[in-house]
Amino acid sequence: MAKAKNARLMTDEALALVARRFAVLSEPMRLRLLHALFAGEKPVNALVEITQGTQANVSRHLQTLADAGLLARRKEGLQVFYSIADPSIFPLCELVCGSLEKQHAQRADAFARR
Amino acid sequence: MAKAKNARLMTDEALALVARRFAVLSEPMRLRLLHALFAGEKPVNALVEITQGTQANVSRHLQTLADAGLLARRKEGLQVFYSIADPSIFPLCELVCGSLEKQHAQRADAFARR
DNA sequence: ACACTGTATGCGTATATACGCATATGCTTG
DNA sequence: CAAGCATATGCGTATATACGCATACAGTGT
Repeated sequence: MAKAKNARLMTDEALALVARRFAVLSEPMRLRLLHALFAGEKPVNALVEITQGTQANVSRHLQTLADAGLLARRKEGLQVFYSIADPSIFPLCELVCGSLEKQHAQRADAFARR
Repeated sequence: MAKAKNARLMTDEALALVARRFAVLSEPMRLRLLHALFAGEKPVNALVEITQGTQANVSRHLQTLADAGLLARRKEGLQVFYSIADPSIFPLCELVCGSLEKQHAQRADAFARR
């Protein structure tokens, strides 16, 4: 474990990597793809159907996700199967969803003030 | 707890909100600001100094973070103090950093193959 | 009221990137 | 090797947004 524990100084490079990871997750279409893959490995054509996107666009987003190390690629004949490669995605999404739900609840309360 | 547990169908609106949350975290300067605030509440001028950014730019990024509900604002005389308002940021960053470290380690291994 | 300090904002520019369209590449089968 | 299907890529355009500069706004002290 190199310099892991020490979260003190964040180098510009490390900061850029973290920012990049978040940027990859900042597109609805890519979130849709990840969500579809939560259920398990799927070929591109299935993802195109599920997400209702164009084949070209889906392919590009899948590349982006794979480049980021979030997805794994497996070729089988004509098809290419993608699957979640980075399990940290699950708790990550749960955290964000939970935070947003709480935010929403608080806003609702602010109006419901009796 | 409303419809929390059921992560099944993600509406376009929910997806957009999650994407937005990630987008807010996808700028190095904003991550720098969050990181600086991990130690506790700070006024804008302190953050300008720490991050070495221009006052205008820092102010704008702080607004973005506050708008997203991640930061809280507190005015005291001339100064405005910002602080972390959403504690989910901490585990979120830890998750991403941990994932990236693991990725880095794996890449290193791929080369060090004996 | 004036000057001064800390913070926010309007505007222009540069850069990134999502998407659509057409086309290329790769693999399989006749 | 020709045809056909699944996937990837080149290119142009539209949109978003980060940044710098100047300036506005707000609160404090003289």
